Amino acid sequence: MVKETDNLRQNPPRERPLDALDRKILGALARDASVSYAELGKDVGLSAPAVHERVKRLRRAGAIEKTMAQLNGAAVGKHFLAFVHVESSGWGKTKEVFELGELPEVEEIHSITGDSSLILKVRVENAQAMEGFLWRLYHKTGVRGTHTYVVLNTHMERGVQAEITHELTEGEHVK
Amino acid sequence: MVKETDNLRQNPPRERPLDALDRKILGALARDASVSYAELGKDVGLSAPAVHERVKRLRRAGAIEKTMAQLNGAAVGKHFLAFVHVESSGWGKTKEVFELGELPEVEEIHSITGDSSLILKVRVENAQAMEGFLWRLYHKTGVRGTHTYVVLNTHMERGVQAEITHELTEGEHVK
DNA sequence: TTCATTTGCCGAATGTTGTTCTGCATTTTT
DNA sequence: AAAAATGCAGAACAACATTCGGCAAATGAA
Repeated sequence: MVKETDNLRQNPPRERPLDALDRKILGALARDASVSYAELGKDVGLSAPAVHERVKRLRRAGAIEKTMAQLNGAAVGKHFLAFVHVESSGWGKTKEVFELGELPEVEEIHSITGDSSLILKVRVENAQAMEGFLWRLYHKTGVRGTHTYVVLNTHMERGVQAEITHELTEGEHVK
Repeated sequence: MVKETDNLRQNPPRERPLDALDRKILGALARDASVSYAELGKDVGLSAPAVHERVKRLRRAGAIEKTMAQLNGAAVGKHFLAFVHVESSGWGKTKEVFELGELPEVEEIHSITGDSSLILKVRVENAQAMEGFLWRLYHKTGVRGTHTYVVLNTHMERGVQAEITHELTEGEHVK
């Protein structure tokens, strides 16, 4: 008789450390996720189903978070980009600032040097909208001060790349 | 007889200012580009071919730059994120810094407040790799100084959103 | 070592989806 | 008012994703 557990794994699948093929696939998909599995397979030297299975695994493992359309800020009417450094007082007070993350204008929120300092990436229509945003920001409790760096020109903007420059960790620069 | 110009437009297609349906489509694709045109059509109230045509137009217009896979930094071995402010001297000297954009660790390069100050978004394996990167950066001519903000925790990170908060420009905060 | 299990892959078959085409109604232009 | 262009829906087609079965290599246990 067939036991109910026959189809279950004894051990959870151990995470594999991303071989060269995985990285090639990730790199290609990070550049353009609209390629077919057949084309992708020819690039890395695999069949379409094989690539498909690897992509599914990379998805499950979280290496691929999602596939999204990259929009042009100006084309959607957002001509004003800035990085806002926020200096907040006390712990746990930054939670209020996080509420601003509900605004579609806020694209990134990072904690830096402790829990009381933040970097925000904000893209708005124009300078007036930026002022409106900063007004909202100032009125959050715990915000002691901000510093806004207005972007005049974006020379490059892309997502996480799969490739790694190993020379950076080789430390050949140490005398 | 059919003239050769019969299939050519007299006037180039005038750019349309993104109606509500376009913005809905862009918003959906920015969140998840793997939806089918049929589903997308049900959301916005159009047929699949109609949505397809709009997406093609949005692509041609540049509103959709590309569709890409969003990778997880830690999953690809990059556990260290930082924003590097670069103070460079003179004009045109920043061109050397742009060469660092060839490194897959550099994700963004923005000019701020003039041509002599930059913000870099850099994601590397670890602190040692960060040191290696900064070493390279320092040896570019024109780099007078840098300030690195190490990210301890990323609370949000997403691409350009299609939605716009019109309250920000209404100026109701002006007394 | 030897056997059993798992893993990763391929080729073929299937189903879903993207894409094109035709026609129609509406809008815009001349 | 006539003519051209636009945007959309339904149907037909082509391409692709996805599943399946089988095989060989790698892995783990005895």
